[in-house]
Amino acid sequence: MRGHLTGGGARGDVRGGGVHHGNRHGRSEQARQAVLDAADNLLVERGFAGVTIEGIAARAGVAKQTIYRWWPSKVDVLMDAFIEDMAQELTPAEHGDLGADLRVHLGKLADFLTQSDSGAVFRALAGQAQHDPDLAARLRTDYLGRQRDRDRLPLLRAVERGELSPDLDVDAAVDQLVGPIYYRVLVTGDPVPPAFTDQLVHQFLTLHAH
Amino acid sequence: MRGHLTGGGARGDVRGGGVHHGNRHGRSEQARQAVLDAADNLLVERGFAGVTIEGIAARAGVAKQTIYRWWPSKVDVLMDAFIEDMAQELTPAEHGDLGADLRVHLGKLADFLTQSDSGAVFRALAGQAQHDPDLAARLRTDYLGRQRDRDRLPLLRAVERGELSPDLDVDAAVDQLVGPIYYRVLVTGDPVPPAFTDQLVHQFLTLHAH
Amino acid sequence: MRGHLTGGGARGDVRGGGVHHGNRHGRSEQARQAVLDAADNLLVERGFAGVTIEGIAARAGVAKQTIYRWWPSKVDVLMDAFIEDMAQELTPAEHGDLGADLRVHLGKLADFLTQSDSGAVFRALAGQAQHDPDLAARLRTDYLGRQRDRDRLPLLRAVERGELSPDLDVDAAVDQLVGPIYYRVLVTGDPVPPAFTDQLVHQFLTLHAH
Amino acid sequence: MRGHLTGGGARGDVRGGGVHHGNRHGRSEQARQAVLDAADNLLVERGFAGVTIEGIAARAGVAKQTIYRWWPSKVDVLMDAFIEDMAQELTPAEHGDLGADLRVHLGKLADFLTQSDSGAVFRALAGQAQHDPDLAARLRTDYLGRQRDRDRLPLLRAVERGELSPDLDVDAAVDQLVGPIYYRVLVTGDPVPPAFTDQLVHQFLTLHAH
DNA sequence: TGGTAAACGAGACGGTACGTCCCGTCTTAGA
DNA sequence: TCTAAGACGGGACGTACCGTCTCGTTTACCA
Repeated sequence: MRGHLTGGGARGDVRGGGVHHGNRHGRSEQARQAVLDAADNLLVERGFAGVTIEGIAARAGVAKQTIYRWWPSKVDVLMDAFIEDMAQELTPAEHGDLGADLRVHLGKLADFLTQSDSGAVFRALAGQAQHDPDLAARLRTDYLGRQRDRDRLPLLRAVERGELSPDLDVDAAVDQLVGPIYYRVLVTGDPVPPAFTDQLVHQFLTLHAH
Repeated sequence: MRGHLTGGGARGDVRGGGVHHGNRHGRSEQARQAVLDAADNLLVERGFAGVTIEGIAARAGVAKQTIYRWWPSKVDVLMDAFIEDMAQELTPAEHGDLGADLRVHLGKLADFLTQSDSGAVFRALAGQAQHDPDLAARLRTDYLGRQRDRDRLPLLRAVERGELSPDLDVDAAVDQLVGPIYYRVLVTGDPVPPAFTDQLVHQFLTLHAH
Repeated sequence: MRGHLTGGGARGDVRGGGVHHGNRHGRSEQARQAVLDAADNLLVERGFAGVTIEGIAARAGVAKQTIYRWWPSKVDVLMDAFIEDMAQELTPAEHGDLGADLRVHLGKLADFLTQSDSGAVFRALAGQAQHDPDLAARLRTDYLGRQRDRDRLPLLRAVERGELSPDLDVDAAVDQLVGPIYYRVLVTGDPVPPAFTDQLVHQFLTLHAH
Repeated sequence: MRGHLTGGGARGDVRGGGVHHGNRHGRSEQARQAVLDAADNLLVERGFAGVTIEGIAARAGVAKQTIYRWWPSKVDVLMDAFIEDMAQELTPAEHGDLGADLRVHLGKLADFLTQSDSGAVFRALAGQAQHDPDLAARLRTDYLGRQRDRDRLPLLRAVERGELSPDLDVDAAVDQLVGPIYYRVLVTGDPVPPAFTDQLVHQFLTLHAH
């Protein structure tokens, strides 16, 4: 799944096979993909400052104007690349057991943030968002909000199963579970091993599980 | 008021009183201060991207070379301005009671991060650090390390007083106490009211206090 | 008469009234006219550099491709507009008297070059022709050659009437009569009043008339 | 020595030998010369449209900003290059005989306009001046006015010697002598051989010499 | 009378050059 | 010896047009 920006495949569709080059009835999917790939690669290879519109255009074999036509700035390109890359949705699996659910989910989250290319893009975007309120808003809408929904899922299911009290402040619980992970990733730069996430889960269960 | 960080006149001294413009006897304190003020103001007024060496120089009435002579880059200027401004050291007071110590300290930390000008500078630097490993390292050395030391203080004192077990993993405890705060500040952008920090403390005490 | 590019009304004809939009049997006269008008207006309003294919297309309500389909470049559009506008052919009248013929003809030529809109287009084209040999060649073929033929007419008639010697170098004579006029128009920018052209005629007659 | 445009060697001077790179007390003569040379060469090699600020900068090994700092546009660069190149001032020699003076002078003028590199630059500038009133004005001030003064010199000397009447309209005479030459150069594109200029002189003498 | 082919509007595309901003380096004259 | 001033080579910015290329529609002719 990709391209909520494409305006719904309707526009970007290539009807009869055969690559098209863009016209009034739709943009070039080929160019779009080349731009996102180039941006991604540049970020990984050269860091955030190494991502420039000119560099993306050159590497993607695309005209600068084509980038400006569809994205307001380089962070928007990276944002799209990020959304695009987040194929694996980090949706928590269900094991019928809160402890297992949380341990697996937080471990995956930590890996995503610290090990994956997408995680690198996220860290760059989160950094930029500190001095770019618009990006901050969009990041929250397009990623963090959805991610938080996924983070809450194991807890809600446990409430339904009766493992957790219906009175639990779910939002606060999420803050306490994932907060320390993001803190290590964005602030201290310490690694986030399973031991760390498992301990978070352990203490959470100690406090809240029957 | 500023400049407890000047290194104790040693560097910036002006011997005979009277403003000087820099000479064989040392750098101009006047120029140094003007640069830091200008950087600070520009950050507040125009955001991180609005802070440029040329802009600082123009506003400070200083030559670019003077900036390059003393600071390697604009983030170093901001770093100095940040350290300079951090007058209140966020050193936790001692009330002889862990709960009180933690509640007051986390509340102050939250206020610092979300309300103060220095906090704004910190957020900008933390953002930049996501794509600037040198800055990240320096930020950890010059601020975060010291801040973490201060964050541990209440816990260490409680251990000494016997309020906490000597087996406590202090680092993990700090992560769980301040992590959610930084998470809100840097990631979700949610406010961090006393209710939030107080709850963090409450749950920590539930888990660890005798 | 207009439009050697139209290939003779044969192609462009719209038989039964009613606007058409072009089809396999002919181009749209409407579009052609809109393009020439737009080019003309843009030249007068914004100067040569202000005439762009995109600008013409936008103002004419025509697609760029329609322009490129029929004209190789913007100077060709202007060339057509120029030819189109040159309704009055500057054909010298015959008064049976060389002096009168020349005075009237040179006066008209001067007025055309300095006062008329067509003259402005000509000056622009002549300017461009200095760095565009193709345009220069075409300007000579389509305008200057014909104009020179007209310029020679009074002299040839005077030779026939016996007012001028059959040995006269007619080309050199034309150079000397119109050269100073174009010199003022294109080089010095001085006005070209009747007194100036009359003096040219007077001196020419002094030298060559019996 | 060159460069009346340098603002008088005062600014551009390099005092103690040793190339300098420009500073508050003067611009870089080295850069200035490289720009003018590059512009000149590009014009000759690739024509007027082939002269671009980027091209000049690249060939001269100079930053675009350095060009924009000192010249408003590419035609100003070419103008300077033209003035610079016009080392040979086309000042008419004095033979004590009007016929000889004029024949030699007009022959040199024709050669300059049709054969020399500077002549090519002049034609390009004259062309551009047709759609650039500012350039037209500057061309008249900095070149044509001075050239006309030189063109008048043989006539004024002949008046003093008594070869021509003091009542002669010198300006009109110049128009008639050089007008046909510029006409051929800028309008018809015909060559301007000595036979042509000699005939101009012959007819002028027939009319005006005692 | 319906198929079809040319011309049309629209506009996306890969490009080039524009003129501007800021970078970090350098050279100077004055205090 | 430090400063203010500012010219320099460089790189990226965002914009304007270039000339080419589909698209889907309109329209007149001919089968």
